[in-house]
Amino acid sequence: MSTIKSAQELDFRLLFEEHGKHSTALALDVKTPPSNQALTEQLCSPELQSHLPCLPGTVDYDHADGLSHRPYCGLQQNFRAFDCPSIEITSIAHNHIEPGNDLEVLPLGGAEGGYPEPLWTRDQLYLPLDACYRETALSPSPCSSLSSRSWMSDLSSCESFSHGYDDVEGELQDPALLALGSPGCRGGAFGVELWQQKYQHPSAFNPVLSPYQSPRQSPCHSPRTSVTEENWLSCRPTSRASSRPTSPCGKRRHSGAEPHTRSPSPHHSPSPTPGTSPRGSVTDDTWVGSPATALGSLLISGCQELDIPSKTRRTTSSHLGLLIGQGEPGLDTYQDSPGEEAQEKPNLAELYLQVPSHYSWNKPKPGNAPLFRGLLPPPLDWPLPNQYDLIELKLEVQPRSYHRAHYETEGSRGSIKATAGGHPVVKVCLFSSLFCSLGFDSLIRYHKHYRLHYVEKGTMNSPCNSKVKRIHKLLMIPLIGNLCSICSSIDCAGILKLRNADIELKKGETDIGRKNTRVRVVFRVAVPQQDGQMLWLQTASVPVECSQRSGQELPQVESFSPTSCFVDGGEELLITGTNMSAQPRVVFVEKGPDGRTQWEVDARVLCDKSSESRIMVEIPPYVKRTVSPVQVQFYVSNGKRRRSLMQSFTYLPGTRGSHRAAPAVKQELWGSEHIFCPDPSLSPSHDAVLRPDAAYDPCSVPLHGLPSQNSSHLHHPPAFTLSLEASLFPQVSSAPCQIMTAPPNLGLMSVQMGTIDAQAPSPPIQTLNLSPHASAGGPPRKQSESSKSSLKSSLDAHKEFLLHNPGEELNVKEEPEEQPILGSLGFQEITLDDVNEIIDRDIGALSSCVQTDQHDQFQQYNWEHSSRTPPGSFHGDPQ
DNA sequence: AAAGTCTGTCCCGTAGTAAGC
DNA sequence: AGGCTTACTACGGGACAGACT
Repeated sequence: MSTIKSAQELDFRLLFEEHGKHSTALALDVKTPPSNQALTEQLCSPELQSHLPCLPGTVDYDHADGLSHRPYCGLQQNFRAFDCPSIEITSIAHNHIEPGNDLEVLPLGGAEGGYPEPLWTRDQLYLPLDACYRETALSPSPCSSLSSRSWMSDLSSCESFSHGYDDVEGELQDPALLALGSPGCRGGAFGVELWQQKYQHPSAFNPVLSPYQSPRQSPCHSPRTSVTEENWLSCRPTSRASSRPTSPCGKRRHSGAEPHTRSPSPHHSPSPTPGTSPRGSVTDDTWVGSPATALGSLLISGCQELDIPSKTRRTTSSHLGLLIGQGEPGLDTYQDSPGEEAQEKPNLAELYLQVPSHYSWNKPKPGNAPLFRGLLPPPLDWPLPNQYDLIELKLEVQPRSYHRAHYETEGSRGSIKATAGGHPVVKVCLFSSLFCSLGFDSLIRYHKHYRLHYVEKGTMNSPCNSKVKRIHKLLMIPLIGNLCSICSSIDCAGILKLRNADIELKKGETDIGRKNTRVRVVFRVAVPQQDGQMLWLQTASVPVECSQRSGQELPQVESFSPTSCFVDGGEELLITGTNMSAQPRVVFVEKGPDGRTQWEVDARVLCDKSSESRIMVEIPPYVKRTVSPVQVQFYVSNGKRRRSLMQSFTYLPGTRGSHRAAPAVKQELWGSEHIFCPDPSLSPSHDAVLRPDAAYDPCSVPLHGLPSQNSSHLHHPPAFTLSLEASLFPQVSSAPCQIMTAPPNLGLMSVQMGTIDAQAPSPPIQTLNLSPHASAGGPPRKQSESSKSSLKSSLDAHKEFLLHNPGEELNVKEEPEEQPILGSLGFQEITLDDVNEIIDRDIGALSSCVQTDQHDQFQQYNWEHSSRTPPGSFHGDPQ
């Protein structure tokens, strides 16, 4: 079992994750960890919370600057690699992140405490701070709106030092870039100063204090006193700003507002750039061609060599950088955003050096525990469980299934909302930093066409999320709270849509943006361990439809009840949601292992009981006789090829009246929400399935894993938990299970029992290495109070069922040997329906994998779906 | 080639905030 | 110091023209 680092160290870890990469050196003594209680008090202290992110008075600017140059020169021996930006920059891009248990640790000096001289490997290129890094990179992309560059607003907080990267490597390298004096950093001390100013006294932060211009001089003339994207950008030296076309200011303007910036044609970019892109945004020939950037000419030449159709010009030179990078995926992802311009140094060679050439999404995935040496975050597409040992990350409140993304040329459309108002809520039992990013539907990898966007708003007054770090596509949200659990309302995350042409232009790019409009929000949490490793947990949200039209027109199933019935059907199924047409169709389907439809039937819609927001149908009888529960799916169609996401429905063996619904263990993973929950006892879907009569509360939320502390089933007998765990994860049954008793102050953790012996080199718990996409799915729901309250009883029923039917839960659905993978599909032919099917199939297959008790298959699935690299290779070099 | 669909962009109203009076 | 006005923004919904299927 991995032990949790002492509270104080956690505290400081938090600080350093948040600040160390900002070249801030915190003179804190963490050698004497206080008690948990003390720490909790500390953390709960408003004073501390208000100062944690910045630690006024603790910053040593000299050292900060030093950090910028010397990645391992932490003042404190306790500073670890994660605190040192440089470490991260070398890590991610080259996939040298290794599971800490059985892989050789790369010479990352700070990983084990102390900061010896870094041993740079070929893949770990330490780039000293150099003024050249701050040249053109500082200038924002002329095509990227302020929205898309909103992360740059955080330059003021120095967190935007990371603006130079957009994709996984970049995100992961953020701290490194910071340390490297990335363009945004502009020399550690200054960046730190700004950052400190803003976060020490956010409300009082006055960018005028900076040596640069006042935000009031921003081209956008923001009235805000706080440093926003606009005013921060305006703070750049004019020399740099002039090197590139002026940003169009991005935001939509009212009529007459700055008419000079309005393009004569509605399709002309509001940007004042001389470009005449038919789509309006600054194009390569207007942007990349800027003589002010040495890289620009390089990019131009590269563009010319590749004979890029002018029609599909990209908005940023970074894309050209991709092309120059021979289309290597790693490079691709690395330079995926305007922000990557920060890394487009005048020296192309340096660009090559900085950007790993072999990074790829298609890399092996680890099958080990989510423990990593050092503090380097694993790649986003690295399969991670949402819980490990006593720690769990869960999305307590799912985002709304529809959030219209904004384009670069638009202003922000706000942050992602929750269905019932508010914002998604992420809960972790231990705190550290929280990464938030976008995934590609059920496949957790960066979405090429969407990007997280930091929404700076005044509503972030939660003590847990009052500080937000945006690292391009990543939002890094410090979590502050007690050790029991931390809820953070994610009200700072918007979604930015990148132009399809920009993405599709990339060499080797296979993802098409057309009709590819769904994303998942992926959350990660890093929990420092006592042994210096970092435990990374990850979970994902339900799919979020980002397109305007689809989001408005697609039927959205918010809830339905019941979630199961007997095979003879006949019961009434109430489906509630939105965009239900007057004459909807509800189609039940059963898909085979190959994803093909094996059974499909229209349910009879009871029109007299249906309305625009609800549909009552008569559940059709299942076509086949079965002795075990059968998982099928249904969707709602309102015609015009508009249909909802697949909803899982379970046919129970038997007929109505013959016997009462028997709980079916295997169905947990087939829950209507497609959510894989490591512990079935903690899954609301489990409850739903076990209780066919349980009405779905539209406000219910699919919990990813553990219920809240308020749940009534927090303390089940360990034996029961073991039983459940064995049923769900028989692959761990071969290893000794250990009942973990959580510390009294870790209420949330106490429900997580049945973990494995941490001494095991390859903890059986690793079988929980759910692909992150397994932990999310289905429509957004909230767990109703009734559901919560009934969960215990249903679990008891489950327990009883297990006791009387020990073999039942092992009766799992046949596992498809090979799941169709998205990458193998013809994207050019993909339709929205296809996407739906893919999603459904993907999730379903995952659940099936888990149920099959065949770890190999599950791993195979993971690899096929995320890396398509043969299993077993994860022990080797992920490259 | 035509029709429908989708994408990217713009328009506009509302609410909120800060500065100025 | 507090209230009012003004100016500006973010946010959100709608719509359009061109591209695409």
